[in-house]
Amino acid sequence: MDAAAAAADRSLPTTIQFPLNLNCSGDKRAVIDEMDFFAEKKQDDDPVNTHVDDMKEDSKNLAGLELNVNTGLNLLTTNTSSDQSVVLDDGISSNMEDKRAKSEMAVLQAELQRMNTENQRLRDVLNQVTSNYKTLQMHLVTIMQQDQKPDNINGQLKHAVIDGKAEENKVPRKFMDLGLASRATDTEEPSLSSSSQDRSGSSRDNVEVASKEIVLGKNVDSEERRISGREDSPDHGWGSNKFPKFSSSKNDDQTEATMRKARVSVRARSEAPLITDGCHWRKYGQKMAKGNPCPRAYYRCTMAAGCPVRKQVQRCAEDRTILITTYEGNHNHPLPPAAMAMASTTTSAARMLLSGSMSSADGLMNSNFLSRTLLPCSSSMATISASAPFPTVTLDLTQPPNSLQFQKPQNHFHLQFPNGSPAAQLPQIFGQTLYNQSKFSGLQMSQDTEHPAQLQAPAMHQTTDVLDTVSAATAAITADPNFMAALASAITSIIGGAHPNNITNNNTSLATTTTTSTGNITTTSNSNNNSSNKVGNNSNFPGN
DNA sequence: CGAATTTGACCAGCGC
DNA sequence: GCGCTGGTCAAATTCG
Ligand SMILES: [Zn+2]
Repeated sequence: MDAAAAAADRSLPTTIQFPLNLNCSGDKRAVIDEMDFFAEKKQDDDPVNTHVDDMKEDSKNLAGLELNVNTGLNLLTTNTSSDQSVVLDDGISSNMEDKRAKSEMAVLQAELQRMNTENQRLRDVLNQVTSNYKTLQMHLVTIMQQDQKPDNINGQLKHAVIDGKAEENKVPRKFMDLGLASRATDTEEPSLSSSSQDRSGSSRDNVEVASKEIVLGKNVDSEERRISGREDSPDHGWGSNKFPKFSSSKNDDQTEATMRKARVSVRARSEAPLITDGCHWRKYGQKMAKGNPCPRAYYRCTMAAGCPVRKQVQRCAEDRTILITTYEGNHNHPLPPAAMAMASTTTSAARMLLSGSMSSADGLMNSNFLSRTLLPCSSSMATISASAPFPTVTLDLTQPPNSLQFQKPQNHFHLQFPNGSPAAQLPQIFGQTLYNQSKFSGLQMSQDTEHPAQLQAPAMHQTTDVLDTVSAATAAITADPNFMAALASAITSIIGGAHPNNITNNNTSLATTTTTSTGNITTTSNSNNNSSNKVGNNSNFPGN
């Protein structure tokens, strides 16, 4: 299966699969299978332009939609009238009927024209709004650049891509923070890592694959080790970003608490028991979860001494090929590029949750905003649930085997990512589609776990961060077969980006991310609270 | 021998 | 208050 899957991945854009080895035989527990999301990455083209185009296209689509609606009404009217006329036809002069029909026709036509005019007008308005938005966005970017990192802001770092290696060396790891300012950085990360990864290790990926690992970040291991060595000394630069909470009081605490509850789960189809996301994890527990035959494993980040980040790994009860990884918290230490994608994803998701789960009106606004924003797309890849215990964002990277095509329908959008390395094919597709919402098919927000409302969120209307994120995601996806992590991050970033205000730089926020290999993003409430105190399985891996 | 994993015990939150 | 469940701790065990 592995070989076949891998082959399929490379050649067919339809399905995304991770190169995995199903054979775990002979391995002792020491060997952990991992999924590599970022084995290889490439850079893509200018996200800005793409974005603009998308926006335009979007507006067009919207206009078209409205037009269609109106047309439908007209037609309906017409049909009705015609039917009547037909009925009346019997025994009455045809002339009168003709006249009447003509008059009706004229009326209808006039109506239609009026509708068209209206549509045109609406379109214009939309265009105007769009342009305004763009302007504001640019403005924001400019401001951000000035304020913080003059070097690279838009998240469209072509240069960075070009000399990804050098960049990496210069800025090997960045500190994760939720702040707006950092967002640009976050976005960049994926692309950087991807680029660097390309050069250093396509071949290596294969090796890893052979070794049954799925890795989110390619050179993760080596880098991690290096980093961990350094990180042990907390005195690094990240101190400044760190723990803003100390300075303040209630608000921060609340935020922190909220963030802690927030989880980001990533569902990925994978035989591998683990997803390598660039971080070092130590297993500290395993339990049987109620309602799921597969044990749940608990890991904590060991890249830095006091890193609060935890993750749970569990296989889906229904489909054991789906690996659900749930992340909580933010890293309080610098991360290697390889780890940035996932980290940013979870962080963004946490942010999103935070903003969305706010009990206040703010939360509602956010929800509405998101729903409105995401409108164009309708599928349910991203689900947000702010339900009670833990607001959770689920990124469902699992996709139904069939539906891996891009459907651009206005109402439904299923986005599937080619799993292989069809980077060549992707550029165009993603370049445009991505921005068009097609990428982030749907965002579901709900306060109820069971009945999540479905919202669609177009990435475009958010803010700069969104754009950056999207561009980064585009780049990563376009370039890489392992774009999932990037995708997830992008999505979450977008979602989370909606309400930067709520986000603090606290490291403490928790995000749960589940990644599936397929490519859908789903946010679900934490409904799976099943567990038994005793570990039921002998198996080392939580899903087996 | 150090590090990582295993796994039973322990604790906290929640519903009844 | 009690039991259930999720989550964490930490001693024991295993691995390299
Ligand atoms: Zn960490």
